[in-house]
Amino acid sequence: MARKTGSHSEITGPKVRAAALRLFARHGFAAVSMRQIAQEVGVQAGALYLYTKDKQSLLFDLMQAHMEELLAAWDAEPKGGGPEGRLEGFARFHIRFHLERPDAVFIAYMELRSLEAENFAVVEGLRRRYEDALETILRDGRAAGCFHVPDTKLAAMAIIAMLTGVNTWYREGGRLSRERVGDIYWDMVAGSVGARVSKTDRAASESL
Amino acid sequence: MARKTGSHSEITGPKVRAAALRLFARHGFAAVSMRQIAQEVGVQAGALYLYTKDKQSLLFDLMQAHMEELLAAWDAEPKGGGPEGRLEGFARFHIRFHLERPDAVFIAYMELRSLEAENFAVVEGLRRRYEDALETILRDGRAAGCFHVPDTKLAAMAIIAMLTGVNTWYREGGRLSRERVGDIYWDMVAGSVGARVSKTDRAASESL
DNA sequence: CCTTGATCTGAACGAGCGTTCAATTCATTC
DNA sequence: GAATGAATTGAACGCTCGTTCAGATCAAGG
Repeated sequence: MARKTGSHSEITGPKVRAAALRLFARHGFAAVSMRQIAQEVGVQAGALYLYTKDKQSLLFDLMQAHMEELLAAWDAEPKGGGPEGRLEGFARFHIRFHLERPDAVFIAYMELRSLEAENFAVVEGLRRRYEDALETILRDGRAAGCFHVPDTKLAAMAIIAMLTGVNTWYREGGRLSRERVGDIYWDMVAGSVGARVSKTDRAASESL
Repeated sequence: MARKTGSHSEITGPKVRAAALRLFARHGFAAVSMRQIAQEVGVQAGALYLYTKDKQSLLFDLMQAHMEELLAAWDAEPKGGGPEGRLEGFARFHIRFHLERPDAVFIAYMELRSLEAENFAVVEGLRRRYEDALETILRDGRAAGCFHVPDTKLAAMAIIAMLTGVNTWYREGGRLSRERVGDIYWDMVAGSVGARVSKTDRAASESL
């Protein structure tokens, strides 16, 4: 039912990936055994090696794929408007994208230390590219006089941390819709870079 | 050289704690063996059980102690001023406290899933108390008209995530001093809750 | 110097780990 | 239905894991 030819991990069977993603996110890479993954897939441990070279590759493939999807999705995002619109787009995109794949996000943030050196460098590079995308928006906005931030690198890190934090508390079907969460966080992000909408707008957004 | 009497983990030998802290932070709880910890201490694995009941207790003790230190330190912090001053105090305190113990912070955030149910509940309760401390400031400030946030719980989570994010990039002896980082982050926090200082002050802080 | 009690070693326990591979099953094609 | 080649099993490999414990070592007091 699987690989047609050649090297492993070309696609790494979707069922195997899904099981590994779930388990790694739930218990951590080091705490999950190949036998647990195999059981989740409904197969014996040895069969996993038809789909992946080894356990490390399984983790790396998941993380790399996640980061590349993230960058591709951001590139595909419509980008009209001035710096303020671009920043709003980034904030809403980040929350939407990350809330849609909590397991992958969790792994991408927590299991960096489980990667071997070369794999780490690759994932780190991808992450950097994403951070740079935000920093570029901030730099442009500052140059245009829209934003007031003393250090764009710091501001980018702060904003990403704040936005990613949504994943730690958001629960499907909870008190707030994703849309509403996006509204509130965009308001906070705007304020943090000194681009907050006028005071009357602010009052209006509060009564939403 | 160790325990005088009675149950384990009364103090859990400081050397053992220090070694476990370092290793858990570096490689993760599940990836560190008791033998590694023992080697770091300069002792055989069996000797660790004079100081701790088992590996799980070692982790729990570290996390509980960290959270209780955090709460105690915050309680001991001077609290004068209005809501704005209280929020500034919180932001600066959070960054200062967390930058002083990066390993403990890392563990407290990453190893929650390695805790058994009861231990998890305890640590989670302590964390909640800390979040509530911030939320109270925000609620008071909103009631006083200083802050403009639609949801104080969300704002508290967002601010904590943003501030804790400093630990992911700050390096001793880097480009910015802790003081300066505190300044910049406080400015962003203030802005995010609509309490940013006046535009002229902002411009001034930018040129620092 | 001998006792005492804390401290630590070193070996052992059963269990589980990641990974390999000969042998088997299974689905297709002739 | 025989032949083929991919998919999977199940046992085994050497190793490490957390934990226990009888015995060695050590420091201090009588």
